[in-house]
Amino acid sequence: MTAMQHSWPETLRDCGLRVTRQRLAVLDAVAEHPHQPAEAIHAEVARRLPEITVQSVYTVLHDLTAHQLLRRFDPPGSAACYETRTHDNHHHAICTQCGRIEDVDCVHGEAPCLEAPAGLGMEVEVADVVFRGICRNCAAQNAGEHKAAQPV
Amino acid sequence: MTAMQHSWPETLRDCGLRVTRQRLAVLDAVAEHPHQPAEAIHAEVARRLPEITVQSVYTVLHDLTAHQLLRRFDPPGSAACYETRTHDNHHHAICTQCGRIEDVDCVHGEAPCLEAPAGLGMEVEVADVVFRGICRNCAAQNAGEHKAAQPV
DNA sequence: CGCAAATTATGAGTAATTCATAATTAGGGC
DNA sequence: GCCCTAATTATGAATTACTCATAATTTGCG
Repeated sequence: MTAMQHSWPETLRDCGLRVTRQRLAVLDAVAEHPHQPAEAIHAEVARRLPEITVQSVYTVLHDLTAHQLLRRFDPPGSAACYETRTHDNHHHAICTQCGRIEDVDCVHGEAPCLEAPAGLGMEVEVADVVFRGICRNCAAQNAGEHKAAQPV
Repeated sequence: MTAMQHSWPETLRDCGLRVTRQRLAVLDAVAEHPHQPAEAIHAEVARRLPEITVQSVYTVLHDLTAHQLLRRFDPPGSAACYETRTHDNHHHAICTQCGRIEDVDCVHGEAPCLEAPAGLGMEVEVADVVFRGICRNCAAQNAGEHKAAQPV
């Protein structure tokens, strides 16, 4: 779980990227709290690096995503979020009530994990799956609200 | 192909919605050109209904989507688009180069079409699949550009 | 240590969408 | 067919999530 395949500085240099405090802080923040949008990442990073701007966080996220150090995920209807699991073609489950995102391991492991249907006018490279439903927390809360009555 | 399961006015009324020119025009536009963003739908609708505003198109799209007369699809990285196929749990294929979207029939037909992995802290209701790749057009174009000059 | 290229900060700008409120319209009742 | 009220649409402003241009700073090689 807490395994570190490589140190961030090393990984950055391997991609031909310079090692900066900003990038390290963003990588740490995303690793520790995956599936957070840029604003939240900025808030977290700013606790260590108060001078960092949101725009820089956007730039860093963009660059690191382009170099596959981060993976970007666009939940339908809300801001993009980021994660450090980049090379395992995993999928996502979203709670339609609270928006919480969970990783879902891909059974195949390699992209594309689903066969593209024949006759499609497209050479399929990746298949992304998004599961949607109600998470345990929300389900429990909903059940509880049956007896309690709580106006928002 | 050109089968009309119901007339739009009837379908609207069945949902308890009023029949308005704006709604009919949006439904027709989306039916004829699926996977278009709100701006494009507005442009098309405005040819028949020049006084309609973009904001009204947004409102109409929102209401019709809420009542399942339309389905909204969020392509990662670009504007939401809409379609009239709402109850068949079909999926989508996106060309990563030109952005063109194609429908992909679901083999199962019913949601969820994929089994949720055991141990997931979520009651899965739907599984949406997005295939990404290069469409025939773009592939052909790319092949042609090999002989022509192509500096990045 | 110093320089050039890469990176970050600053500030403005944009696209897609939402919100509040006023004007209009659809459709049931008379 | 006409009225009335609730539903819908128009108008205009505001917001969110970014992107872009440019100036200041910093990294890492020599």
